[in-house]
Amino acid sequence: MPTLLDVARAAGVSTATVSKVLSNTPYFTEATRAKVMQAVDELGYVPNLAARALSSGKTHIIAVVFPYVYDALFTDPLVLRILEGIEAELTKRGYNILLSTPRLRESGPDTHYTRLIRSGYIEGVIALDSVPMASVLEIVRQRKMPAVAIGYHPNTYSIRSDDHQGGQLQMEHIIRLGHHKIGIIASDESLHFSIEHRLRGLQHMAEQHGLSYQQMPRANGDFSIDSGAKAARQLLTEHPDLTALLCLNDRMAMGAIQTAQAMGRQVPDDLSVIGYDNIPLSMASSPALTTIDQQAPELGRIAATMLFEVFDGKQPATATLPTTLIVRQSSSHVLVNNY
Amino acid sequence: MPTLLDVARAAGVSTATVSKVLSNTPYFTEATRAKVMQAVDELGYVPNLAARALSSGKTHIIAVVFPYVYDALFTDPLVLRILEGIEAELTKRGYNILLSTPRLRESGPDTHYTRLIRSGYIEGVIALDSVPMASVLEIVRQRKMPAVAIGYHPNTYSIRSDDHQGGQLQMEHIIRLGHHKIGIIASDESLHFSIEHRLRGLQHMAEQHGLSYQQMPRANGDFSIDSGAKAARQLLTEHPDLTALLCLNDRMAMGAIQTAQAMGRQVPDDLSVIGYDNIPLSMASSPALTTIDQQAPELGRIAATMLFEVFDGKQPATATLPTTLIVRQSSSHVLVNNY
DNA sequence: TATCTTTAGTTAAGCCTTTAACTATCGGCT
DNA sequence: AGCCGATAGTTAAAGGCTTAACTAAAGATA
Repeated sequence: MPTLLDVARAAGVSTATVSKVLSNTPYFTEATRAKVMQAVDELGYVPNLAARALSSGKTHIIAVVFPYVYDALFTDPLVLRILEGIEAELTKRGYNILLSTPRLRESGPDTHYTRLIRSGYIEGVIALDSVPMASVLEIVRQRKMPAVAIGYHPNTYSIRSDDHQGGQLQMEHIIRLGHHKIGIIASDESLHFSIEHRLRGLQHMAEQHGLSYQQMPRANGDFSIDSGAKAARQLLTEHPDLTALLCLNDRMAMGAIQTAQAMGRQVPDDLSVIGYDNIPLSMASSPALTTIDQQAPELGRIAATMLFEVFDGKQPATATLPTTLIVRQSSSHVLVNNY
Repeated sequence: MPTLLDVARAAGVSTATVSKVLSNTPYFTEATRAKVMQAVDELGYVPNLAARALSSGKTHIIAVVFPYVYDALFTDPLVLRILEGIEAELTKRGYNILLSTPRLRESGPDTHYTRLIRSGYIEGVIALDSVPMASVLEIVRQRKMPAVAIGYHPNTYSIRSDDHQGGQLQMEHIIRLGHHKIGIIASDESLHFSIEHRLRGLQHMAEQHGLSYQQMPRANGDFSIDSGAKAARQLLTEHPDLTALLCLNDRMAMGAIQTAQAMGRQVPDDLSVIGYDNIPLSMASSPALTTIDQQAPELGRIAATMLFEVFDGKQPATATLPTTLIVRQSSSHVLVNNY
């Protein structure tokens, strides 16, 4: 592999000149620039990133941190969509993605992760940070590294989807359809800030329409299909009069639909089911799932953009993306004879 | 951040000693080891990876390369499952994942990717390499970097799922159920080696049972749900007598089911649909999808294992993982009145 | 003409770790 | 006593890049 020195020799200049020309420093004649560039092309020179990192601290590597929660990480299509947005923006700017998936414990993230952060390899961090018990960004903050959280981290630049509004949209939609016997499939809100906000959104809208959120039966899952199925079975068994299930993610909703059908309920005729996330496959379930879109790729893209603003010394304001209701076939007006 | 020198001073030894103690070189007294380790702990020393990379070439970073094909990459849950397997193994060994998603052109992968490979940052490569037109591993091979392909690359260590067998399993299953009016939803086999092998598997098994593969109607999609839906509409319109659809991935199968239902066909009573991949959500479609499991996480895990064998100077043999048929509710015996 | 600026480029130090080559000590052996 | 091998640790170079500080020449100004 040719080095800066090789290029410098070939072009008949010093290494400093080559380095500066390559980083577009002013004060060079066109002639010198051309000489250098030609040498670079001829030798096929590519800068050694390790050397550059050591010397300048610029590694062009961003850690994208998706903590393990419930092991659901690699099973959640939403993660992939967020990653898509991040990738698009980072690649556009010539940055690389180092994917980190720390395991969380009460004592904090695992040491593999903390070592990575402190290794000098990472120029910035984008993290999914919505787990109250253990923040992956705490150590990043201590080191004063540029970072953006996707979620509800209080002390960092952050972006999030408007979970409260999303919850409201779910509830509003189902109430408009005439339902009032409504079950909720969620997860433990103490494990996930987003869930907490969505639930508050549900509550807010319910009470605004004179329904008691407290009395709505609820079962918790762990975001998986199976857990949604189980939760639905429990709710429909204990409360056979339910006409609607609001699920806080699509996979649980799909599990719920399956269970409902297995229990002899027609969806949406006997039971409306609403999901949350608008994962790509939600349109392919039968019936296609009514759900809340939270612009996952956009969330990632903007997080990346914000990180570059931080690089530039700016202080990007916390952003909140609106959600939208996607009406498909899994929800419909409550049947008259249910009244 | 403390450096080696700081640790050396604190322990009262040379930097060489610290470095060697940390990498477990022999010839040191317990006393020295202890002194060094204590200094490391007290200072919270973490080695600077950039410096280590520059000095020794060991970066502990593996590029995981998922080329963009059809833009389907970030929409394909299977990708995530493979990544899961890779991540598990790499993390276990203290390695990091640099996620690279090159765009392919006829001239080869984009320059951002080629620069990354030649940057000195990467210690090894694991790549999804199943696109005949442009191999992402060619440049890696030229540089003689350790690499493992997941797919059909001829010149590199590689692992793959037994696509031929998977095709056979699909066809065998549907024939056993009494079907002989069978449609195929695939994609352009010239764009994907796996598809080619699956189709050959279908053909092989069909002919073994005296059916003409050539006469089976076929439509191509691009792996997306929509394209599966379109393909199904086309096939069912042009060939209303079809009783089964073999789809070469789950998403197209789910699209096909939806279309079939919209066209008034009951699945599986009027039409059996079989998928391929066994993505997590295939169990949640209605009806749950009969499909072929290709052990995606295992594929990733073994690829990583093989890469470490290459690091150790071994020459791992090409591996082929068997597939299994997962029978769910989207396939059933052909109805008698269809004969 | 002498002085100051701007432009154009060079020199050399520094980033932190690894590792080849070297020194020094000590017990064991002839 | 003299030599050897094993043990324990040190010195210093190397790895490739960036950048502060410096030089030199050309142009502008008084």
